[in-house]
Order: sequence, then C-alpha cells, then structure tokens
Amino acid sequence: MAIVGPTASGKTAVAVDVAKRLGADVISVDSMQVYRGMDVGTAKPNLIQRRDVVHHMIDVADPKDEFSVAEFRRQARGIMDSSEVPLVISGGSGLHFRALVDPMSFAPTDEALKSMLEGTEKAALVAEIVAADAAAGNHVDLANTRRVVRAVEIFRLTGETPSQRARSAEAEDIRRYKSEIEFTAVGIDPGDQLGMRVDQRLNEMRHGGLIEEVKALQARIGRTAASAVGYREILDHLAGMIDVDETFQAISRNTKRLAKKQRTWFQRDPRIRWIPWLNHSDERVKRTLEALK
RNA sequence: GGCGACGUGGCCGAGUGGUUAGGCGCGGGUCUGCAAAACCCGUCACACCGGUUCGAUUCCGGUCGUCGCCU
Repeated sequence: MAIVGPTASGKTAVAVDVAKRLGADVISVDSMQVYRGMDVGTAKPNLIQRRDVVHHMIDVADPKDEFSVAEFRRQARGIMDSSEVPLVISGGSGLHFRALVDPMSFAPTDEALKSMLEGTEKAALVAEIVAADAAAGNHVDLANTRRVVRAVEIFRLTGETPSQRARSAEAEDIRRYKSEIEFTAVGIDPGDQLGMRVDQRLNEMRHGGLIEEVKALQARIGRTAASAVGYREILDHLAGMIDVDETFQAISRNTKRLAKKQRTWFQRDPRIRWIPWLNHSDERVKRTLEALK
C-alpha cells in the first residue's frame, strides 16, 4: 500500500502509524531524503519514528553524488522483492513513486556522451532527433533542452527513436497507469491548510538547525542535492547573496510551489484515493486505513 | 510656500501618438536517468479630470500623490 501527498501534508507520521499497526516497514519515495545528512530540510522521519519502524530508501546516498531515478528504482525494487514484511510506500516524489510501482525500465546512459551533448547547441540536437524521427516532437518536448539531450542520448546509445519508444507495450502501460505491482494508494490533501502547515514546519526547521545543517554540507554537496528547496536558498545566503529573512521567505514560497507541483503530479493518477488532511492523528490513521482497504 | 522630477498591471521595470516589452510573483499544465529538476500555457497596465487629435498610456492644462532641492 502507498501513502502519497505533497510535502507538509503529514504523510510521514501517518505512514509510520500505519506501518506500526501492520507490522510493516516503510519504503520512502522521496528524491531528496535519499541523501545522508539532509535531515532537517527534507523533513525526514525523526529518530523515534525510525526506531519504531524500519525505513528504506532514506540515507542511501552521499549528497555529493547524483542519485538518479533509475538507481532509485533498482535499489527500491530490490528491497521490495526481497522483503519479508509488508511495505508501506510513502513519499512525495511522483516520478520516484511511478519508477517503483510502474514498468519503467530506464534506457541506458553514458556520462561522457551526456556531457558532450549538454555542451552541444540545442538546435543541432533537435535537428538530429527530428531527422531520425519526424514525429519526435509528439513525444519529446523539443523546447526542453534536458529532454532533447536525453532523447538524443538514448537514440545514439540504443538506436531507438522517441516514436519507437512510445509505441512499446511498456510505454502504453505507463500511460494507462497499469501497475507492475499490486497496491492500494491514498493521497493526503492538506487543502487550504497547506500554507499554514508549510510555514509552521519551516519555522520549526529554522529553529531546528537548518542553517547549521546546510553549513555542514556546504563543501560536499552535489548538483542535485544542492537544488533541494531549503538548501539552495540557504546556500545562496551563505554565499552572501541574500539576508536571512529573505532566505526564509524564499524557502516558504518555494516549498508551497513544490507542494503544488507534487499535487499536480499525483492528481491525475487514477489509482490514488484522496482523503483530506485531518487534525487528529488517530482519525487520520483510521481514515487512511479505511481508504487503503 | 517656491522650484524640479516622477506617478505604468500584486511587485520590479522598459517604452511608444494608432499591431498588448520583459522579469518576478500568481494560476494552470507536461513528465521514462540532474525530477524539490527542466519545460510549456495563462495573467493585457498605464494616478485622476479636462483639452488637442481621426486616434492618447504617450502631447497640453489642471487636480491629487510621492520624492528631492530651496525658503
């Protein structure tokens, strides 16, 4: 079963309670909680929660490394396939969630090729992919450099064009949200409580050592980890670019925006049953369990 | 009180006598290896009142307001 939802929706606490009642472990689907040392800012489950319930896919990578979705899928599926106990999937990263439950087999990658392509003019890349596949634009956002780079990378590595890939049975299953594994899922929707909860939690983070945490990470934080909300703003602050108040205003704004994007991602997934955010944790857990049946 | 400058959409900020700068924010969306990323779409303003003009956000006069200098 799975519990998803935007950041600050309270899903972490619910997942822990649900897992406890079920004798399950939690497997996190969160793109940033995988990094060690990023605790306060990513709102990881606390020590008590992690003592009570085993959490997987948290603290599995060093912040200076790039932990890709493909790697995430490999590891998470490995855990899922070998687990002796039931697992509660919990998190807010839409792509990571789908990478775990859906038939997403990622095409290969090549660091050298990729960085070479990143240094190539976009127009040339677009020309290359369109020459190989006139309908490429139907499947790849030609305005999005990253997507174009990736499409060309896959094409050079495998010879497969975007159209060919889109025609695969697997791609069709993904479009239809046909899961690879069985599960029920609930989404927790904080509704108009979101802004308030974000600011409340951010205030706790601020007094809980967020700045110190980023400071400690500063020298050994990689590209992906450094782009996490809360971290990038404080890194700017530490670089002397903005003052503290502006920093936290920016974090508040960006967190709310992140929550909205997360909601957009999960919203169209027909497998998710939404329940409203509830004030009382007991009630929340009860409702969640009911919805998961 | 006098002189001068200015008054543009939630904010910042260009500009023009007649085809709606742009950025931020905000709203919506896309999503198969950086995904808390990247990208796409939307958001049509010119302080107020008169005047000139075929036509004024743009020119003229006045009103109000802001800022600066002077007294």
